[in-house]
Amino acid sequence: MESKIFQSFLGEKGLKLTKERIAVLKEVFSSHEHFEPEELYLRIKDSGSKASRASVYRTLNLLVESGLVEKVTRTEKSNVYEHTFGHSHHDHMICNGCGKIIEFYSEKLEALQNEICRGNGFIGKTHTLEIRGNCEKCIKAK
Amino acid sequence: MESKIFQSFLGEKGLKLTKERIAVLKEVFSSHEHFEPEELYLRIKDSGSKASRASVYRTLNLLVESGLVEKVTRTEKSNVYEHTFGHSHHDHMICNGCGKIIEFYSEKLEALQNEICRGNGFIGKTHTLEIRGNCEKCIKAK
DNA sequence: ATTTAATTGATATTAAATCTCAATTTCAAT
DNA sequence: ATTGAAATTGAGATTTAATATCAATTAAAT
Ligand SMILES: [Zn+2]
Ligand SMILES: [Zn+2]
Ligand SMILES: [Zn+2]
Ligand SMILES: [Zn+2]
Repeated sequence: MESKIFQSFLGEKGLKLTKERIAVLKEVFSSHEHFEPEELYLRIKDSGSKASRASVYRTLNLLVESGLVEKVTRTEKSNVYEHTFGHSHHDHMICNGCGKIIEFYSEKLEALQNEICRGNGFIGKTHTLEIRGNCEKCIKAK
Repeated sequence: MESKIFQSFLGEKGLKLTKERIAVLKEVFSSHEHFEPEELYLRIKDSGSKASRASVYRTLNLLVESGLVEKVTRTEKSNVYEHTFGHSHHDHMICNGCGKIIEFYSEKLEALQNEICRGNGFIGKTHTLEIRGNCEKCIKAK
């Protein structure tokens, strides 16, 4: 099923479904755990298939683009910091169009998160919530 | 004020308040924007103070440890992925003690996030919520 | 002032991710 | 089945963020 979706995603972009891409896709869907690229590369090797590191990285990017896979950690090129002393806790909305960052805070949201943590026997100390989408200006521009 | 806090944080750990650390702290609190380490290093140089890249990185780690600064992006050594096709959207709690990952989903939480987005004229497409803290097992172990 | 331990910075190192490019493979058209 | 254009591959080079090394320097307590 996921291979059909990947195939049509590739087709629409004029890209080809190769052995290597199939090997990566298979391995990605062979487990439901989180994984890192290097680890995936080794698993593919172990499983008897073959795909170079370069192909693993390239295919992962395609899989994310296709929507079949997501990054659990959203990384920029480097770490981003902010001083927090003197600022109350807040979360972020980031516009995919213009990069605008909206900082927001919701008492209700924080309370609900705590409630959900309690329901899982978990004590939350910190959190990061990042919402990606489009800001007012970019929506109107379309 | 933040320098008093940093000073006592350093004191408790038997560390020293040096010119370089003061320069980094000053620059970090000279603006309320998000920043990257390299950028901060250049700003310090421009401002007439001096601190090597090494010291900037080292001091940033201390500032995070002290609670005065936070990472906006939580990075591991490498990117982490998961396949999402065949799985419904979920968010993550991660235990600081044992690394256990709890996946959870709350209709109510998702709805509230959407409501907050609307209130900001923002249309959210995707989001990541990561809650760090301690799981049941690790709480009991103490 | 002396002593001791921490700190600095230039440089080396590590490691993730991307780039390069000649050789290979795919696939649609003959 | 052959051909040819275009995409893909993989080994290795490159880039770049971040950390580690270590001799020289500095902080701060006595
Ligand atoms: Zn929050
Ligand atoms: Zn912020
Ligand atoms: Zn969610
Ligand atoms: Zn997950």
